[in-house]
Amino acid sequence: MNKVKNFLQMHLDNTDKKILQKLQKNSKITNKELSNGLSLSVTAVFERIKRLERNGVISDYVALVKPDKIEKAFMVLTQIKLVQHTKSNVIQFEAEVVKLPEVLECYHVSGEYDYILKVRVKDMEAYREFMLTKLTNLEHIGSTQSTFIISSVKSTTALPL
Amino acid sequence: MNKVKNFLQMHLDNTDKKILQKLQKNSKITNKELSNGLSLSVTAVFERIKRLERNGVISDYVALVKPDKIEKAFMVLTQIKLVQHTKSNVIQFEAEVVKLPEVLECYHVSGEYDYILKVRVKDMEAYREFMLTKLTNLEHIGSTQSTFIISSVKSTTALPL
DNA sequence: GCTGAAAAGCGAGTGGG
DNA sequence: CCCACTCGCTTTTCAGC
Repeated sequence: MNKVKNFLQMHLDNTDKKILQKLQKNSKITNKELSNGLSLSVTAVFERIKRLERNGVISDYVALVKPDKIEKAFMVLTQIKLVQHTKSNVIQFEAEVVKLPEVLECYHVSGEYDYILKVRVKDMEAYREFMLTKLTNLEHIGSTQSTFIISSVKSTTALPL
Repeated sequence: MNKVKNFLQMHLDNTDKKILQKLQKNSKITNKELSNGLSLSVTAVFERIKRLERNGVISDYVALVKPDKIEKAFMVLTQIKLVQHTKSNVIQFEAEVVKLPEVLECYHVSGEYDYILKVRVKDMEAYREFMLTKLTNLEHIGSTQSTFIISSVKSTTALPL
């Protein structure tokens, strides 16, 4: 699963792209089902998928969990400014934010703020708790600004091909 | 895969949570592997997973693709303001933005702007093209503001349990 | 890189404790 | 809730083109 080669790029033909499109939507599809509709043998599909895994194009197979079913319906985008942008500050901040399970994504960004975090918790009260006990306890944090998600219009893990 | 019941909530015990944690990281794990370390039988694990699927806790099984391997390394968060917030405008905008494959996520948010989009394309030139030919062609769009991702510090689909 | 067929492993159902 | 035993299908391997 984790044998990721770092070829900068591997060639993807149309068949590879079709396979990836399908697997990004449903990884439980069988090689047989894939082979139909591609007019290809099961073995050929199998070998292509293995090659995509070896080359790190496919990085993981995961189950997606519905946030509202496990009391993680409340989502916030939290923007963060560091007090100082020394290399050690940046490294330390990033190392600590990675450890927070409520933080699903963290990006170093352009613009007024330095980082944007995608945070998932149960509700506003839990977010308040997260802010007070975890986020603002991180070193080097200057100011923060929270943008609350009113509704999710679209959310997919499938990249366009 | 899509038989999603809408129980508002189902009870998850610690065993369910451990199963979900594992499956969120690696859905190719076998029921046997899961049963080890949980001191549970394969059948019990199997039945719990099926129940989680039936109740919509697990919504999908997908393959994750590395963006840089397929020339989608460039990521932008695009904030959008609508000119007018009538219901029909909102509905039309949302229906159209959902169709854009470059838009992986779209959220209706609090704050100065109305929407935040997570957009993935090849590079800055492709983003410019996306803006000019697709985004600004959408109806009812007022102003936009782009925040560019300098680096991804963390990115996971696994919700905390 | 593809095919078809054979082998190995897993999912899924059954009967029973 | 668990175990043991099936069957059928899928994955994986292999020889050959």
